[in-house]
Amino acid sequence: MPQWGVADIQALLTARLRAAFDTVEPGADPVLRPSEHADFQANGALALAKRLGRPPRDVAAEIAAVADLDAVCASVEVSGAGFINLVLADSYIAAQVGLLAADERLGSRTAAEPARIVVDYSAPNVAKEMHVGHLRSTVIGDALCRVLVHLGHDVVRENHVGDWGTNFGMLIEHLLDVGETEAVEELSVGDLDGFYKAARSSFDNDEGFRERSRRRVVALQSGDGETLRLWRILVAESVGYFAEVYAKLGVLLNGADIVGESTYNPMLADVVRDLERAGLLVTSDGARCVFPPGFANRDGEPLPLIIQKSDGGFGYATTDLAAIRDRVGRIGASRILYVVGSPQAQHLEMCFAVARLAGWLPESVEAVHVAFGSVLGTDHKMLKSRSGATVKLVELLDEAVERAAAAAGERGAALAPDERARVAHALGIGAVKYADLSGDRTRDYVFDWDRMLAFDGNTAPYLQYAHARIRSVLRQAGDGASPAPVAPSLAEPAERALALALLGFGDAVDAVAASYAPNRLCAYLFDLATTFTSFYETCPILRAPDPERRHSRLLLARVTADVLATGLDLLGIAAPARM
RNA sequence: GCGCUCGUAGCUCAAUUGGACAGAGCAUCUGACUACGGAUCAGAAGGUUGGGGAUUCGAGUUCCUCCGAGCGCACCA
Repeated sequence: MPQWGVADIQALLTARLRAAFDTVEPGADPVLRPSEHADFQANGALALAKRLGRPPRDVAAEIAAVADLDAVCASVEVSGAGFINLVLADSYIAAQVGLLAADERLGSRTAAEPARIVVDYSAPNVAKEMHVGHLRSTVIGDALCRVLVHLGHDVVRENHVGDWGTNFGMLIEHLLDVGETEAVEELSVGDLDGFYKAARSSFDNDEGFRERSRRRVVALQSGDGETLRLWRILVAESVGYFAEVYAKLGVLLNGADIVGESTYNPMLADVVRDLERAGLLVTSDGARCVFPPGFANRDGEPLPLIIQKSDGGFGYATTDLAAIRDRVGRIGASRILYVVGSPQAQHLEMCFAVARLAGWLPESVEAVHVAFGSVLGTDHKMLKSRSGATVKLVELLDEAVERAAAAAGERGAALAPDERARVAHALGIGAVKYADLSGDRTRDYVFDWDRMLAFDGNTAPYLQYAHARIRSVLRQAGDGASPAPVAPSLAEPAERALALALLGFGDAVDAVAASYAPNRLCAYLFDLATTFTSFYETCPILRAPDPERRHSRLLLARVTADVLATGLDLLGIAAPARM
């Protein structure tokens, strides 16, 4: 444990307690947890006592007596059934906060073993509107990328854009029918849905169109030059449109991250060939399939992953397998995250299973489905617009900004118009993102404008407001805006509570990375903000009783603002200094 | 039918992965204002964690079984 820098307090306490446990039974786990009854509690004595056939409180007392915690804890007591309650010494907390204040990382650690991690997220489709499903993938994936990068991992973002497949026959023919310039015009203003639906309609109602589309698919797949040129027009227009949405959303994704399905086209034949050689390929009803063990269809028969359709074409499973090979082989990923909706769970499991069978996904490489639930309307059904159509993502984002501007009302009247606009954008987009990130991602969540834009409760605007208010105090403090790091005074309970909360930032960031759960950071930030406002009510900062305390409280305020801003940034949410 | 996910306060969500009396926020009710930004704070009330059973010192969490919801189940991605 280095003497400089902020300590990993949980790790430190665990190590000290482990040594004490070893005197009773070597190898026993202290099971340290934050506690409502003290600062931390160790539950390990209960399990140990059970194993030893001794009274739990006796075992706990024996451990507490020998634990080397004098420098860190003010009290170590046995409580309840046999819990060991730890209360940190104020002097220790103060010293740690002093170190935290001087630490650029605010106490967040770097990963012990940095890894190359591919994160597959967003994945919109060419010539198709982005909707709320893409919102979730984009927002969650982006937050995870930011956190993993912060922890020192080598993150490779990949946007698996749907830019290939049988649909493109129909889309290209529709492009020709409309006329190139007219089509570009339509797509460049973002009317992807109108374009797609018109193509679909022709396909469904016009036999001649249908036949042209089929021939066009063949031409596309065989690399016909003119067809490819037309295809590129569709891709370019759509990608330009995606970039606008990403800019509006404020995510890291850019053109360099786009690795569309078409990228893997040249690799598909190899996938078939190598599966064939490995003896995994079976022909069933004319289609070439792999039957990974453990999957059954509705009749209880083995469920195939279709590698090559009976018409010779490839489906998305083949592309996904090629992508796995590419990510492991060329990129050298040791972990691949798929930020994809829960309904795809079985498909991804099957792809992973086949890739393992084929040896393309070695045991050393982890493939994780970072699944998420659906976005529901207040009626608890899949979110739809008034007309019953899917909600366009851009319209949703624009509405968020408009509503935020309306909610801000006259409060931002002192700000210049362009700054007001930036604040409304930060509030609106932040609210949408935070609503998406603050719950358990695996569950469906209800999309409710009033709730997410409220300045009360666990929302982005509440956190952004708390941050802006602190910055305001710091500005008024003049040169106290960046107080020199010292060990703060913790005489008031609210000061101590705030200091302790600040020391939890590193754990919160680690928790996000450990289970790909951004809501853990949201919960931490909300708790920090409420702890701060309690402090703010009871402890005057600018009018503190003496200069030392004024300095100390300014420091606590400054560090709180920094943690809030850094935490929100890791979630991809802006924290304006004034609003 | 099989599989996956889920069911927590009136509403929206937590619960550090098996730990103490299940926590917040809305909404409701009580208090506190010339306020370092009230876009606030303090407090009250609100629960048989869908029902039942099992495992153990200890279960919202694990297992079984019902009830209910959503999604998936071979040539769309």
